[in-house]
Amino acid sequence: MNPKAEVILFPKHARQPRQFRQWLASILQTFQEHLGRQGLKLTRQREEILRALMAAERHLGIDELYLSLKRQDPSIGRATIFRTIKLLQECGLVAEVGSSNGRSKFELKADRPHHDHMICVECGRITEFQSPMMERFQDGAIRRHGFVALWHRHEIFGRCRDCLKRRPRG
Amino acid sequence: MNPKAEVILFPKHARQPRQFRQWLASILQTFQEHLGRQGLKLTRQREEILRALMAAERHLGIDELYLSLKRQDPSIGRATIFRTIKLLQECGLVAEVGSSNGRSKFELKADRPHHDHMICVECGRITEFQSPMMERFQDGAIRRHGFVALWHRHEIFGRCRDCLKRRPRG
DNA sequence: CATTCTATTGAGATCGAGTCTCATTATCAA
DNA sequence: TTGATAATGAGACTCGATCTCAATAGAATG
Ligand SMILES: [Mn+2]
Ligand SMILES: [Mn+2]
Ligand SMILES: [Zn+2]
Ligand SMILES: [Zn+2]
Repeated sequence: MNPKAEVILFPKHARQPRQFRQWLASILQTFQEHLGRQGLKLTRQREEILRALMAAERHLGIDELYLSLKRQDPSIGRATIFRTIKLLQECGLVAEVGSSNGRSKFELKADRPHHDHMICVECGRITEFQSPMMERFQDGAIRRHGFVALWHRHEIFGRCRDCLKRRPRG
Repeated sequence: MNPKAEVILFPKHARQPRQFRQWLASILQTFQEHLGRQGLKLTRQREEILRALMAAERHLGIDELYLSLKRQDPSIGRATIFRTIKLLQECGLVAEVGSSNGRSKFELKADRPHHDHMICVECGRITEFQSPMMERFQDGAIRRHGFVALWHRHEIFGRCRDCLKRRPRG
């Protein structure tokens, strides 16, 4: 089970330092506004975690984030990662992507189009996809039931193209 | 947070003893075939758990199932519930419905049409819905990506009609 | 800049759903 | 009935996630 993830929608411009700094500033401001609204503070650790998520080009698990951040800040604690991820989810800046095993992964949601995920149960690859028509009919169902949606989770589990090519029958 | 669940698709005929016995026999046969195929055995406990799921008119958590079964069989163990639920999922007879907190619920899938779920984050109510068009576009996306789907999880979290009526703004 | 009031942090304890171990018991085919 | 093998239940265990708490850091104020 190779934890590599295919990503088709992560912003390419984030690789260029100048644009990245600009992007970071704008996202940080959004975060800080949400924090301020609740009397919370922007700390070095919270900024580091947000920056790591923005620089990532794939979906990250808590432990990947922790180990990666620990290299440049050996004192950082796992509890802070959990706490900050939860804050970022409440802000709408980050979303959770469940995997078939119990370990969730996370992705930056800000400035990225809405999409859902196909998760390969064999190699763990996460394929992002968009289907505007699907979303439209989903919205119709929600309206028919008098429901007000806050978020949704639409994950398809199966075998990816490459795993099928490698071993046509599972 | 009231754990009551609105159910719109659970089979009504299951309430009539004669039809229920007939239905049980057919489902038990399916289960036994799957067990036999893997050299496993049909036990009293496995039958009790299956019967409880068939008689249920809502989505059940492990603990609800455990406490309910314990009344007529005080010796039954939690581990057996977990093991049997997993077997029934492998057989395709039972499906998991995730909730917003960490406790999954389960439902019988056999002889019921495919549907997805809206989950109220305020009262916990689970509303079942169907959208054939949504499924059709989902299948299109799956095919476009050369993926082979084994199962999917499509859950919409938000506020239900009744909670909205009670307190229009969250 | 120093002060002061809070919020935040990291280490480690704790929680809890789910899994595993193992001695005992049940299933089922012969 | 017997025997090979699978299943069970109690409780230990796993491990991701949360909580506790004493020490620290943010930021508002003057
Ligand atoms: Mn994604
Ligand atoms: Mn259902
Ligand atoms: Zn794969
Ligand atoms: Zn509700």
